Amino acid sequence: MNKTYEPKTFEEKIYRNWEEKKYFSAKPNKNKKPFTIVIPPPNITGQLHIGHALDDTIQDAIIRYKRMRGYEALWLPGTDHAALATEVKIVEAMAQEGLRKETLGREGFLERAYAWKDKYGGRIIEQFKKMGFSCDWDRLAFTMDERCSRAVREVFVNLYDKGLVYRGNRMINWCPCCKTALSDVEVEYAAAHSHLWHIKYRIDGEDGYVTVATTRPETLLGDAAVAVNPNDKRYKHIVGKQLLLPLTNRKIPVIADSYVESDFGTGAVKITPAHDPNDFEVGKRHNLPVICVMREDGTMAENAGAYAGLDRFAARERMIADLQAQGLLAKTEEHENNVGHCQRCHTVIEPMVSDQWFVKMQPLAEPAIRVAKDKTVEFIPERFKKIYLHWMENIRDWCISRQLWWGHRIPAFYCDKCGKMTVSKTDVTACPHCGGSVHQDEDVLDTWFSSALWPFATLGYPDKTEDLAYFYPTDVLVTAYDIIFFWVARMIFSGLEHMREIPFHKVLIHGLVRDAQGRKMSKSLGNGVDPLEIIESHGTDPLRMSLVSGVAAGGDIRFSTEKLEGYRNFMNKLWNAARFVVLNLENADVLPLEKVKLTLADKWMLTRLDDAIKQSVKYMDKFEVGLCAAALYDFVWSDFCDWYIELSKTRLYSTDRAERSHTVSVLVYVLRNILKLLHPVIPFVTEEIYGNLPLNDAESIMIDAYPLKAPRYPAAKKQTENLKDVITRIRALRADMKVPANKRTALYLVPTEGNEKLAKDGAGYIEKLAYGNSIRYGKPSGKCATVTTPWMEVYIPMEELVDPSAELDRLSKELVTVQAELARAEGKLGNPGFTAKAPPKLIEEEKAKVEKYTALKEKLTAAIEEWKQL
RNA sequence: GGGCAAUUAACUCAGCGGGAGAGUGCUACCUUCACAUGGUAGAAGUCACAGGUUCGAACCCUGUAUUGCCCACCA
Repeated sequence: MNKTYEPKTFEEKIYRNWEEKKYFSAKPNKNKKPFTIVIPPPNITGQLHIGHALDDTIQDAIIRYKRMRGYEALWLPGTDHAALATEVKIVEAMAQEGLRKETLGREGFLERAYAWKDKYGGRIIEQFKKMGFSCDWDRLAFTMDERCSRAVREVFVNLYDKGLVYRGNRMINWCPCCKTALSDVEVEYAAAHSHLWHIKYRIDGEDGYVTVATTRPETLLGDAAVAVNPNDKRYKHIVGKQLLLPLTNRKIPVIADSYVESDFGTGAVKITPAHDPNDFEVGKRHNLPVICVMREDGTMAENAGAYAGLDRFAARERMIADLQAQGLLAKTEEHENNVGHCQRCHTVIEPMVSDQWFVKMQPLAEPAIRVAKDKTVEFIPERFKKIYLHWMENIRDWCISRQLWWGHRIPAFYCDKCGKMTVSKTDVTACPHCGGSVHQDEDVLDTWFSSALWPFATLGYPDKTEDLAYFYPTDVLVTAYDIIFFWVARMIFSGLEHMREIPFHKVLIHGLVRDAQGRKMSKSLGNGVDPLEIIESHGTDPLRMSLVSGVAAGGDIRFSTEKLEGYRNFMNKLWNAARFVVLNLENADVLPLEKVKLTLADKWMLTRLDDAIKQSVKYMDKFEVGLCAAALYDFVWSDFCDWYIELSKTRLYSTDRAERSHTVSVLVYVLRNILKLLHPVIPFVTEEIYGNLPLNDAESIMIDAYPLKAPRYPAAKKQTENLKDVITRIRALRADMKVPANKRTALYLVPTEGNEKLAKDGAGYIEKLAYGNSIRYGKPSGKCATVTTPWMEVYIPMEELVDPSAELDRLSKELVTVQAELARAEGKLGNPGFTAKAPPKLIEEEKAKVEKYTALKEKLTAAIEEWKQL
């Protein structure tokens, strides 16, 4: 083995081997229980980023754990066509070549899109492999492949037939830059500094006017009325009268509607049904015309007269100036409001009335609410359930049509002759009503419409496949909290509607990866980290562990170079511990554990191993990968490396081959189990080391069994803990006395009653780990430094030490500590409330402490007296 | 405007009714035959604040403050 951990020398080789051996593949198997995860399919737009690295490391750890626990573990991979996101990218790339969508036409564009998919869809898969992910690649799916497309059609038509998909002319969110409709969740709101412009609307045939406050003067030409609250006394007299719309003098009525709040602005609101969702509703109630004054690219339309052709924001400024010039601008107030932006291009969204396709949500939401409430689907952590429920309970119909080319084309066909529409699972060539020629709807579906079907479409739906029967519902869905609405919620109601079953039992939610200062990683800040660069510089396992370790479910994680280096160091530590074991395989015979003659230290180690196993299983069963990793980090570094390896050296350096063999056997056993426990999180280094060990049960660690227990020796564990305490105290004394770390001294042991055997059995350990050059028994004459413990006293002759004058000081300090402890325990026992109500076990513990500290106090006092007299 | 979370050592975070923990950083000593990507020992916290429940509170309850996130049609 190399002297240091060098991941580059083995990661690729190992992954190739796993793939060749088909370890990742899963098939229905009656003799095993299934465990299924479907991957959140990455968009084909980009490459592996730190968010994927986190999300999929958690999944890989879970799936590897379950595989080792004997489940038929399927991790189903795939990619998402990401309709809008991808189209935006392709259009951008084309612009570089001076090309536009329209020049290529739909066919030409789609050709390019598929080429893009082949190029980038493949790239991200290769990058996932570098991460070590154990997906069943033979099942690689794509949201627009044949299987998913069939599922989409099936679902769309079924919903349509039930009246749950419909086409309607309604207010939607329009992105003037992407030139498509968006769903509500694709709009991101941001606070903006704006103004509240107070504009005077003259009353027709009278002298007066009504002042209207608005944040959107550019829509003024689309006004259909001015509304006031029916109870507003200020305006009662003008309700029903006509106003002259500024800049055009078109006549509009004053109407009364309770939607208006009297105490905001002027209490009079301009109603623009074509450009505001609320106004649209008001307009419907009052039968107002919908006057659209904007084109789909956000410029003003022909009916905007002098402003036609101007961009909406330019028009706003021009109109404000014109109103001011005409004396119709009463006031301009500073105003803060929320403005919606396109999730993809961040352009300000324009509410528009348009013909679009919708999913009727109410009937679908009901069962989806129920399964969350009764925990058929369980959110981890539970608080995310509230967020989900709140959304589901206030759900609005989902706009699913997009004015794009890249995506699932809506399977609706319109007759050119009779005009009737046919919605069909298969392509329609002639109108079923009149036989006339037909043309298909130009629009495609929201990308999330197909993602919503992911857990069952990928397993064969609508066919009743063996896969579906075996692997569905899936077990756990792992994702960040930012796509609960986009995806998680939609999978739940889709699964319930189309499969009549939930898509997964549990939803494990994690946070986002942030930089060292806690900021979201973003291109504009330039604080993003590229997982590929990290793999290159530090290796995959350190990346995986630093993303996951120590993070409890639901929390954001901070990523920093320091953290990364910390875990790289851990790999090195593990590597060298293994190297130590492997180097000692020479001149020893490795035996199965049953044949080993165990020492005190061996028994302690095995018991600690059992503790670690139990804890790991507990955490992994709860999907707490991060806490599991952190606990193992501690266990490996402190218990195994710092203590056990050092303790084992006492016997390992014996000249007796049998002794060495026994020790090496325990080392190998413990190390192998450690590797297995760690493998789900850090698969590469554990596999590489595993390959160097004798007596393995499997040809690869990833198909070996996860440990469930190790032998326990509670008495030996306790005794070793006592020895560790003695050793630590001797070391502390040496440090206090300024003994150089490399100076060894004689150590005299005087065991307390009943601890004679411990002193004898532990002598070797104490000598080795407490820097002794010899162990003797009994108290030596002359001045000594003393370590007092409940199990033994240890004397070091003063002449062996550098700074004898410090000893009295040290003893006195220790006495103070012991007295404080004693007072504490006695205080507790002196409290009648405590002795009356505390559990008996606790009282016993406190009593034992009193006894222990009293004895120590006496010994220390005696030692101090003696010291003074010498 | 509503909701959720966080507030613990200089920093990043565990702990969530019975004596304040880890990693990093810091200090001192040590190149000891797995590892200096290391070892040993240390210093370092009125567990945000104020009340309450309890024999006992970082932990439970009630408020307050600060920060962050989500949701919401006040033009």
